[in-house]
Amino acid sequence: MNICVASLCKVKQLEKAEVVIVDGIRIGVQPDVVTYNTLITAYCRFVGIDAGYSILYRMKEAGIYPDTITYNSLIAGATRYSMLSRCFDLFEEMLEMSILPDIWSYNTLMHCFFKLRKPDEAYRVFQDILLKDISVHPATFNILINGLCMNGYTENALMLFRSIKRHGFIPQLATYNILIHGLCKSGRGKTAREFLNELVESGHIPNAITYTTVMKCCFRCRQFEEGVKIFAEMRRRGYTYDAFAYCTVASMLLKTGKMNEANEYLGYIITNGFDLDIVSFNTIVNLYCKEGQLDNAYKLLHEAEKKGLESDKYTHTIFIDGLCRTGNFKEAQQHLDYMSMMGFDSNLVALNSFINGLCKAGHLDHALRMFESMDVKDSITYSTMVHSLCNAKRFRAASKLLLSCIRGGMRILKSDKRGVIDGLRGSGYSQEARKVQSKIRLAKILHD
DNA sequence: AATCCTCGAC
Repeated sequence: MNICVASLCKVKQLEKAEVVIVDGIRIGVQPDVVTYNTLITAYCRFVGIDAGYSILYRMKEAGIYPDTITYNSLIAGATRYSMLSRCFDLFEEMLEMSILPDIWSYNTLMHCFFKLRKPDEAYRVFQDILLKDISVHPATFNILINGLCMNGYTENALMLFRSIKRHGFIPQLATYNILIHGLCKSGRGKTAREFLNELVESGHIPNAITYTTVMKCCFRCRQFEEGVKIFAEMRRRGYTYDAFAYCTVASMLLKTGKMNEANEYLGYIITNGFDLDIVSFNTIVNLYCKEGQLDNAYKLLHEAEKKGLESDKYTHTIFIDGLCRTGNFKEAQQHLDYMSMMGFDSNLVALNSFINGLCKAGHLDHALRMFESMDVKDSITYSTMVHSLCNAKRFRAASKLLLSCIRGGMRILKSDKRGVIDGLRGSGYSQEARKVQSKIRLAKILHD
């Protein structure tokens, strides 16, 4: 029965799994702790954390005691939905019931901290693991390296990798993939390549994830031919069994304005009959939005929703960008409101898109109001605003923003700096131009 | 446990 339930749960057939359990009970086979643990994992994953809890009550009612794996499944569920306090509660509950947390309980908790951008706390969990003398699993290092990279501590991740290797740890393929991904993301393509060589030299065979990661790295560094070559090799080796690699190529084509080619790749995705996830849908929706076909974009969104997929912050950002490009600010605002209501972790990119759309349509003051209301801004926010103000010959306002951008330690394009200085000088504010220039120099010295 | 998706300008 357990094997049957497990395989049904794996493919999301929860109702059928329940039928199997009922049938089992009818012929006298009672579900045990393994059955319930399998169910909890699946319900947390496919339905929600509360559905997982309700299975916990069901098992308690049936007189089955939860074990470490029961709690690990629930902790993993809480991590999936970024519910840190739930993770803690479950940990406490475990200890109260004298169920000992194992390395996986700690791994998951660490993962949760990293996910919520609390690397210090995550590292404390790791130290706790060492202190408690629990034997470490290779996944512990993978989670650590990944978490450090994703939180901007690539250098520390590298040091950790080297140090554990010196201590005899043999990196897995996944460890290399994680490190290569982190290095690419922080713009260190060269070091990433060195690790790709090391991966092969140490006897690992690169998998689809390695290829996709390296391909994206090529695109990032504008080595388009090299990237497309990797894609061709993936096809040759049969590594294009899902839509992931196609999405990487299609997005690059979209970003570089090659609409027809992007269309071609997305056509493959559709005709190949891949089981599309929300990311693939977002990629296609983005193409429609960029082409101004908002109707088709919405049609696709509904299709995704019919499949039970939930739109994420990327989906709404793509729509906001597309709507602003067609001048439909009202509907774009509705998406923005929805994003805040849903409490997505950040809508910075969406706001940048909105501001850009307003500027392009000539609504500079509306854009400025939105700019002022933002509590988090990045270099793109400043770039967009400074550039647009210069275009409108509002150089003094542009210089004010440029200075606060520099004060915030953010980089801005050389051409934008030039635009402000030349503009100020050309409209008779040479003293202010000099002031801006010296501030830029000062910032450069401080930065280096 | 890890890969795929969003914004400015050049």
